[in-house]
Amino acid sequence: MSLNEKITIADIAAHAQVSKSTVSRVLNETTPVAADKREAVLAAMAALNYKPNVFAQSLASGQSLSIGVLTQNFGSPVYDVIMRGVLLGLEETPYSPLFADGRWQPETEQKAIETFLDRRVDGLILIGGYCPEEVLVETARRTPLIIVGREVPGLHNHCLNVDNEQGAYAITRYLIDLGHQDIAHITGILAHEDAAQRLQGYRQALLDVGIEPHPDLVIEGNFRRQSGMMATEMLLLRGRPFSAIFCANDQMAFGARLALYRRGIRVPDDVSLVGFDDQPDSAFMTPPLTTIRQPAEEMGRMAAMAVLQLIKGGSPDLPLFQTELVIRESVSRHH
Amino acid sequence: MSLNEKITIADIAAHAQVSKSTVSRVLNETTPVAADKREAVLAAMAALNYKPNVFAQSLASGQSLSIGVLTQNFGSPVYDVIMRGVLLGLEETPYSPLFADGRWQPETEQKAIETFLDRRVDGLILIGGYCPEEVLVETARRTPLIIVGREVPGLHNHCLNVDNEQGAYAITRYLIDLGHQDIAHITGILAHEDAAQRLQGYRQALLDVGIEPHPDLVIEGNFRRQSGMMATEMLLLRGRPFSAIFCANDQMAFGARLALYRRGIRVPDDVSLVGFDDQPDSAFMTPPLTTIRQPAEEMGRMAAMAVLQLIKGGSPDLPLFQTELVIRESVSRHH
DNA sequence: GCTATTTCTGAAACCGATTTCAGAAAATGT
DNA sequence: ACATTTTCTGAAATCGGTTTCAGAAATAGC
Repeated sequence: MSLNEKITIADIAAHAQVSKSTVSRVLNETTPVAADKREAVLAAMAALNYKPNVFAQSLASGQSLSIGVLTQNFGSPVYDVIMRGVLLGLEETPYSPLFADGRWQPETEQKAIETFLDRRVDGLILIGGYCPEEVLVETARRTPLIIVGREVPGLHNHCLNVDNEQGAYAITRYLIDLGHQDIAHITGILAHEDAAQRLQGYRQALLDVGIEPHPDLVIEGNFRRQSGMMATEMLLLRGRPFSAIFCANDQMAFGARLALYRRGIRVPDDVSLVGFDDQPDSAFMTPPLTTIRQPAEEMGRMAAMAVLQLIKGGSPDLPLFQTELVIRESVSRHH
Repeated sequence: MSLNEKITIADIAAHAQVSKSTVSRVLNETTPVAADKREAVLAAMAALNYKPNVFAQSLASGQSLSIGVLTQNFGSPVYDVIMRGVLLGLEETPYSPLFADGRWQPETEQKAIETFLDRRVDGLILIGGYCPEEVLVETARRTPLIIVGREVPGLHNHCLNVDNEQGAYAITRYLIDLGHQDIAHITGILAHEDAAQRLQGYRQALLDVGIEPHPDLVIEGNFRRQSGMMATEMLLLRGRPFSAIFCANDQMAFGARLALYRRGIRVPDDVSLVGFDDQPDSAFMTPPLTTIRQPAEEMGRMAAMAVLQLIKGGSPDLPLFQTELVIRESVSRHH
């Protein structure tokens, strides 16, 4: 567009016959400016194709107009959707997101947070993660902070969560209502609140109809496909019969699906299979996976709004998001 | 850590009994500094837990130490891996990536590029996209630019690609060698070079063994799961028999898989199915998908290195990346 | 031992904005 | 019509660094 990339506020001031201060004022609308000068400035900016230097702005104003967003894994189905939500939520605001990947390693996470702070982000959104709670509490003291998918004691009003227990309860109940009694559960990493809550929902659903959950039917996975596969094999090995498997996320359901396929066990004819998350490709499993949808994009959006509110000094209220049962074809009535 | 976040270079200077200039010099290693002063400065920085203000640095130096990375879709299996590669490639450098999502919309893309330029990124990595070629050429003139997954005329030495034709040729040939003669192909969006190249590889492989590609067996998809499903249904409707389907990417293969499942057509017993990309979940398709792997992470890494070289004034040479046939279980010998 | 280099160093200008402050101009009150 | 308030405006300081420039100190040359 222009070869000379060096148009500064001084050029505009000169061109419009006003002072730099005035230019700054029409730029930021901090103080009213007489209509004619205002027009002149606007015209000059348009004529010279002026773009303010973000660094000068940030240095002078102390604001960076950026929000740090820390995910745990680029390519994780659910987190990616949350990130997209954040992106969307920030779209019409002056703020831009800065993304980083914590790779589920506390050290990496903390380094990323430090980097964000060094870059003077105005706010921080953390999605999941293992970062120690003290660090989070400390960080929240220094910076507007929203945490998605974790529940940190003492930071309740900073945490945005989905009702995991309710979701797990609902899908377990759905299986029960279709006649299943022996329902296996492959959990996530139980150190994560969400995994623990899903396990709790599963147990409660069983208990509520008078079924005592059997320890042989519960096995801990790590949320990854591979672990779903191995857990299923382990389950089969243990020998305690079951007619359905509830995986704590869809990725593990994919793993379970493969293990069953390898053994020639049909889904849903021989074993019913359900997951949690409703990640984008779950509708394309063979058979399409019945699962629990979490409003991930909506949560990302909300996280963005919330962090902006925190920046403005408000204190957003963060609802517990509700899940939805998505019925597809991986479950059949128990016979 | 510290309540007083305002430690500046002046504080360090005072504490170490030197001038600001000297502090700056030990910080940037631009000019040698006497050992004793150097130590004093380092000690002061450590004692006061000094963090340079990135904005001041960028403003003064004219460098932002950031690289803009434009993907087309957070959550796209292949692009996400490329992004991770970029992240890794930048890891040990002073540069940080800024990510944006073009959503496959030229306007969004261009806006994102403008935003990057406003933020004075030192370099730009574009992954895929529809942005008009003139814009790209212009952008490359202004800023170090690397484009992954597109071949833009006039910007050959800025484009990082995989040998799509070779990959498509190899996997088609693999099918042929197993006795398949009637091989359907669901293409990507043919306006994309990569889709066109994959189609070309498919055709060439057939022609090389004396098979004339039949137009009824080629159908254009759009790289998405849904389109793989619809294309397969269309293929079935057309009535021309085939024993294998080659999808231009794995996502469409998932769609095709579902369409076949719905019709009760077995994979690979009745129809063999192959894809392209080897996205992370392809190993967990039922049956696991035979496909072509592209070294996506490696490409992201290389893109990062290359853009850094461009920034330094070098001109990196960008190899055409080679693909690899990944044999799994979705193909059987034709009988 | 004295000049010619080389190596370090600090003062001051600069990067491109924002913001304070005080004064000028305009609007208001009576 | 004159004092008082309210609105606008520009000069100058500031944000926190980097970089130029010229001089001081140290080293080398002969």
